[in-house]
Amino acid sequence: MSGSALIDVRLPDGSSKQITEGSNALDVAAAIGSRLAKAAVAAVVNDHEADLTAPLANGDRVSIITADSDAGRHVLRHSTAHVLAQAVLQLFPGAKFTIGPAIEDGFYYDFDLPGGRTFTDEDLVAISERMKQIVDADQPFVRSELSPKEALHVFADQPYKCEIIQRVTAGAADDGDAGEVGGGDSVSVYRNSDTFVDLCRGPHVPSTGRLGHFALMKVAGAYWRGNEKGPMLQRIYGTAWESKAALQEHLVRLEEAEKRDHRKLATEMDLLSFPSELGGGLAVWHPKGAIVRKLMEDYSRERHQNGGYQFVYSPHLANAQLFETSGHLHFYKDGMYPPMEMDNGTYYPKPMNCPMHCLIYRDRQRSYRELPLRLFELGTVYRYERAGTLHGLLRIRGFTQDDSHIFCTQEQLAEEIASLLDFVLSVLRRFGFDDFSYKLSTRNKEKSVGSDEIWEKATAALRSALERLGVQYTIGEGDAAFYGPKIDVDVRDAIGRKWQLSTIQADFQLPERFGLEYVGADNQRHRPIMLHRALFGSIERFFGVLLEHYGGSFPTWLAPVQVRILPVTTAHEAHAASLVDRLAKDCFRVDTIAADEQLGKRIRAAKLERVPYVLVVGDDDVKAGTVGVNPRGGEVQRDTPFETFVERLRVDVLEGSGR
RNA sequence: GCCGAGGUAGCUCAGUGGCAGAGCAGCCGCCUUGUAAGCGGCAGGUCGUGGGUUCAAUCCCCACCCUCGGCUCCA
Repeated sequence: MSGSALIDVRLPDGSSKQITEGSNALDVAAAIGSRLAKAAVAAVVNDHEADLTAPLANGDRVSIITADSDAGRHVLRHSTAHVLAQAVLQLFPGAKFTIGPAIEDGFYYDFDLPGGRTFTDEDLVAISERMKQIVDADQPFVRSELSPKEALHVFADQPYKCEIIQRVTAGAADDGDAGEVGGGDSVSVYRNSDTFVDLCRGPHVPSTGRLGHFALMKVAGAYWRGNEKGPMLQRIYGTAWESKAALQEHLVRLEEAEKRDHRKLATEMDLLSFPSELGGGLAVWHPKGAIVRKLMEDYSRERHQNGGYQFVYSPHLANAQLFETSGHLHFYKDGMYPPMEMDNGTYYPKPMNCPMHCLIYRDRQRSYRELPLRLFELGTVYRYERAGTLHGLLRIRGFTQDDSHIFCTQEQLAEEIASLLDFVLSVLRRFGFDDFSYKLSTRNKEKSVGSDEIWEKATAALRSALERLGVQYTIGEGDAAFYGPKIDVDVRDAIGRKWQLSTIQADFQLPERFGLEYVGADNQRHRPIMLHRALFGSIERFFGVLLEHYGGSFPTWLAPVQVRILPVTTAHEAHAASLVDRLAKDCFRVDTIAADEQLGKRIRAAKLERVPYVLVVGDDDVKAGTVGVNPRGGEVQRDTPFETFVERLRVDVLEGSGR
């Protein structure tokens, strides 16, 4: 019998394992250990992910994917998405299902419900219950390969599935489709009961009993194939984990993130607001928010001054002609505020500062000796973001860019980009970010202008700057702006979330459009290259990111109130006031609260406001010239000499701001 | 812009086709306080805006504005 023949498979540690022919990866896992078999969700066979139940061949290289790895969770989530679809199809007769991939931290599945019905929160509860039943039934996931014809028959009443099958077999599949079915001449499907079958490339867990630590999170609309002219589907988002504890931790992380929500903190801390009378996406800054913003801006100005930038200002409005020249009206008219008709022409609020900076450059003849010429402006721009996209400070209609435009020669380009990157990272580090990632965005043929040669040159310059820095980067194929390629810098915040902040963009177009020139050493006229560079990006957005990063606890150099002095009783108020004066003279931000309430209550209020230092002064302190120091996140120290505290404060502020 | 959920006091949130509710914050007293909520009182609302249905609308219907979760978009 061939079944009793032995074959060898190779394991990741280089060793071999002898198994009987016809065995699968699950058997291998079991032979290694029962714990591994229990944690296994799929396998990698000869560098390809495969089901645990797929038979192995002699000489196969096998490694086991366990549920607690990224790849394993991906499988769990994808399998859970299938169970979600199964439950929905059972509970909503006539529902059409579309695609349901695993995503970061979870999965989703998109449905088209009969009669335009939508899911309610109660539906989610019922669906979740049904999913648990499917998990309890421990249904096996059984893979099979079908010919396109067979597949079309199986999914005859599922038009979206048929569309996917047809696209895949016509070779027109995009990545999403291939993820569903694999691709090639046959399509793969997984059946996990008599009544439920779905297109899928796999792999899947061996049976639904391996799932169960999931939660359905929310329901949302989503366009079929992401096309806003296509049908609007109903999407259910869920999350799934390898254990109850891991699921719980994830939910706690979400709560943590919610506590840090900048909109919530901005209200609680009285930093800024979005009065509805102002209109959507427009903010007003309250004193406590404004002081932090001012400190950020002051710091930015100081760094730019030292970094060889020249400061400029430009108006908020410009004649339409300017944006015709720059190309903004052609490429971004829909994203601009509507025009104002005035007696001598049409005016638009500016969506960017670069056209103005080009005018400054062009105002007189420039010499190569002036280059690189670095212009810098905190320039407020207005963009007509669509109503549904507004999001606190992170997506806003009026905002201020820390915008700089650098004009340089082609020879200077690579060097300038490299030093720009250094500059950007050095400033970001000062705000507590030290985990960066980089993306190089390349040309989108349909949405761009300029010759291939110029694009290639600019892209190469950006790439060489990244390589000089010696960092990893990803490529954003077709993500560039219309005028040139760019490098985006993402940061990871204190709780591991990624934010896109800085951008460096090469631009050969605007110099062309504005006819910018310089006179070279050869006494000939040449065209400069322009670099766009936003560091914070938008001050508003950066402020929002910082607020979430610090969870509202700004470092002392940025804190709206750095020191609060609390007299124990009314008898100590005058003393407290004298300490306030003393610190205010040294430009520290300090206040005091009279002893109308009990000390504990006033301390609590200061803590909720996240004041870095609370000083308590009572009889002992008045006599001895000391203070009780209650630092944010630290231990109380009674009887600290006041001057000792001042020195500590000074060091804290200076170190924070790097001055 | 599209799908869904919302908008009640400064904040967080109850509530009802028939005089609008709480806690915190605020103000006024009392307490004189040593490291995260002392006690009492007062005040505070065109129930997002505008229409409609009704004897009566904060509640039901319509439109608009704004917010939230997504989708799409993001120079």
